[in-house]
Amino acid sequence: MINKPDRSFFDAPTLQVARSLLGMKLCRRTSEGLTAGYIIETEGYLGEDDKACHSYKRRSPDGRTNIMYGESGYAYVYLVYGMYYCFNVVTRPSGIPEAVLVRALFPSDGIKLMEMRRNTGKQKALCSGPGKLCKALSIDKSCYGLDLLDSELYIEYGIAIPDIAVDITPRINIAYAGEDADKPYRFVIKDTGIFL
DNA sequence: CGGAAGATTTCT
DNA sequence: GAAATCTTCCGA
Repeated sequence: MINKPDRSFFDAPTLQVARSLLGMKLCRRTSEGLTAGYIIETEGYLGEDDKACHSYKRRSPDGRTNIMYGESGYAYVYLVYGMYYCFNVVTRPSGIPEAVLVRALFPSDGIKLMEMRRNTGKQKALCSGPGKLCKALSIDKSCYGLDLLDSELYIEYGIAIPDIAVDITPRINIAYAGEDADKPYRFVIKDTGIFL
């Protein structure tokens, strides 16, 4: 509890939150047990002016993006390509539809459970993608709108990541977004063996 | 109301 | 390199 960030942490500018999330722990508790991992890759999605963002130029805050228009610190989960879920953290105060996509984790807790859900024994492959980590942590549509400050899906402080260990690059698989596809909104921890 | 496209993964 | 697979969104 004490080691969880409060809502003001998520109210901050989206790219700042994306950077800060690196090294923090994403935790998921279910009847099967606890699964968690350190966040090693994130991407920022900057609302109505970002062509890659689901809330780009959307007039009415209806449908799946609804949660992004509300308070920060909530989970935005959606189905992509008809078969995989993606997990996002809503940022900024009410009225600003921005979010951070969590793209990869370094597994830390409940690894056995993750292996069963993912049907693989290779730790490196357990959470190395948006769809993979959702399956490993049992995140699906029922997690849409959960409060990350008060639910079975939450974020707590992990380890500090120095700037020298962070790479900033354009986002992945959003070529359709025109010039916004080149914006450096992706943050990833370099593979320096920091977790080994 | 129909069609198209998608913040991916996995296998060949 | 291509298929799998279905919700959401936009145009008509």
